[in-house]
Amino acid sequence: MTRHLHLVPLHKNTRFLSNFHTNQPTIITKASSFTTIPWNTHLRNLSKHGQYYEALILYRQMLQSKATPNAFTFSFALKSSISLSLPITGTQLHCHVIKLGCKYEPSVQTALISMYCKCGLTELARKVFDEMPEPSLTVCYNALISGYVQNYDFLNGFSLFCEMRLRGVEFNAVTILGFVPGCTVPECLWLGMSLHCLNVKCGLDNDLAIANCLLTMYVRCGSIELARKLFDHIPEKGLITWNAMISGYAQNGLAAEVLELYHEMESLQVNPDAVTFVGVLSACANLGNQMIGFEVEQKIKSSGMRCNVFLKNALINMYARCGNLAKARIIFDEMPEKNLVSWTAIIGGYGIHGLGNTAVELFDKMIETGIRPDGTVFVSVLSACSHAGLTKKGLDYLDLMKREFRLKPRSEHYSCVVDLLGRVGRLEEARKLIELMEVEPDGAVWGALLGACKIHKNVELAELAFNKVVELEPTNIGYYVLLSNIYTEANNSEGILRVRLMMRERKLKKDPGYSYFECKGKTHLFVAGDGSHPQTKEIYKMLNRLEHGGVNKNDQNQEPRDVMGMHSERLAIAFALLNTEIGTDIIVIKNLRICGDCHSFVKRVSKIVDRLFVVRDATRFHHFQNGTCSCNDYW
DNA sequence: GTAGGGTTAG
Repeated sequence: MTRHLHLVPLHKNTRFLSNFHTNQPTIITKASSFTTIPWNTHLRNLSKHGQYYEALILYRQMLQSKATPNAFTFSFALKSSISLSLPITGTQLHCHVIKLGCKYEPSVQTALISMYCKCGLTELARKVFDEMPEPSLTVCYNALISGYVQNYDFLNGFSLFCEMRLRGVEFNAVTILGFVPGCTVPECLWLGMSLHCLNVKCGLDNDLAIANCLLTMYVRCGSIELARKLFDHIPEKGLITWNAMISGYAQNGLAAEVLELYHEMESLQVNPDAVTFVGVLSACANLGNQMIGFEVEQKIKSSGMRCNVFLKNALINMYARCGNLAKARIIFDEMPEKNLVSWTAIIGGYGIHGLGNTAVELFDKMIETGIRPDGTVFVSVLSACSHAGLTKKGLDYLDLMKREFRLKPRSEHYSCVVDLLGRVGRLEEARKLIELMEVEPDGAVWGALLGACKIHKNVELAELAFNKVVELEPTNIGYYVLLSNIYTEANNSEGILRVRLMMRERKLKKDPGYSYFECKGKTHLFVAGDGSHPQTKEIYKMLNRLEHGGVNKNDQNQEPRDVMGMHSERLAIAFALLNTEIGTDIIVIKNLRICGDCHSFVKRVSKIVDRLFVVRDATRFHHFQNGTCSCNDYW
């Protein structure tokens, strides 16, 4: 793309003509070419209709004629250079402004401030602002405040806002809109909340744009309840309001809430757009709800909506996470233009299914295609390596990431590598790697080491990892359970007691592990020992039959046993067997890690009934078929 | 006939 457009310098009108080649729109008649107004009118029309490039060409033509640009001309021309992000053109325009004596025109100054801010040159913007004889106009403050905020200079934005208030300059809705997006880190939320109050006090709370903006602020700060409270108080919600809330829920992992809101939106006949669907698909991916995901895909197709790259990526992610890798791959292959996110989604998809080799191949292909990887795609490929046991490859990638792409590995990358080393028993190396990390290890890093200690039964190192991990994540029950299981295997009853005591002291209760299975568009949820499902009796009978060796064994009348202690994944599996046709795959989702006992159980069942079972747990997919599991290095 | 603003993917 052209980064700038040479404008004709005022002193030498012909110099740049030769190196500029575009079809020039010539609508200007000779009679009008000497006066400014017709040029300005045309310029305004072009700029209004988004024909920015054409507007700048027209401006250049204007300079070649004898018409003199004025403040209006510059306002339009600057707007075009802002929209096209052409800093050099903007700077040239600034020179023209000075030469033609328009530099004290407020509209021109405001446009200049905005232009410099859009190009990331806030210091130059500030200079224009300071040169103003009396910078008391609200619009100028607005332009510079939003400019600072957009350039992540929150402090200067804040102090300018204070200055504005101190000087008694009136602020308006646009001021708030420009400033609020700066309050998107939890530390600044208090300021955002006071803006919210100020907003209400000044009667600006009917402005939907501000409400949307505040809503996004709460979402980004992780205050999802406050966001919802605000959402419920907005009397006339716009599509953007719905989208902001839906993607807010999606980003915070609240998938059930996303679907609920989406259905509410449908019932109110609010027409969703691509942004809505991206949020909904992300929720389907999190829930493993392929049915709704498929419905959304059909809806997109039937609505004639242009399926943009964001939507395609969301579809790939949804199908991959729901276990339908073939469908995800078809969408990926059919995409004419794949971006980094598309590659990340498909690589991650293969990774979580244990197909590390394919993931690695795709990653290499991506690099060949010339797409520069970022930290996130490295997380996908490193985790694929660890799930597939590609230890050397994974270590090579960590190196590649640092040396070739100059990317600083984050804690997430190290947790993959610790997992990678830990799984193959290189525990000592994993521990040393943690010590040498350039960033502070987080809970996931120590957690990965703890998990590896479980596989390789290293109690001593497990205790070290556990002490670190509970310091960082004292309420994550999973780690207590993991250590307790390690002690169980080591017959260390004293250790088990210690863990239990610790949990009691900290008032931690074991999170009920639940599993669910999607059947005929309905999701059936099971909690361990749950007896509330309408088919409970049949489920337990089925489990009894499976436990006793054969699905064909005719022991229908036997009463269910051990009802209370039944694991949720077993209940879901039995339910699935009762309610699906022979030959279909069974995909069950478990919120925590599948337990070792159930792992062996599903293996056995897969042999008995000759079906493919896919159990997705918190960390990976486990494919069970004919008595074996393709992710069986855990147990 | 002028200037300033908000929502989307892993």
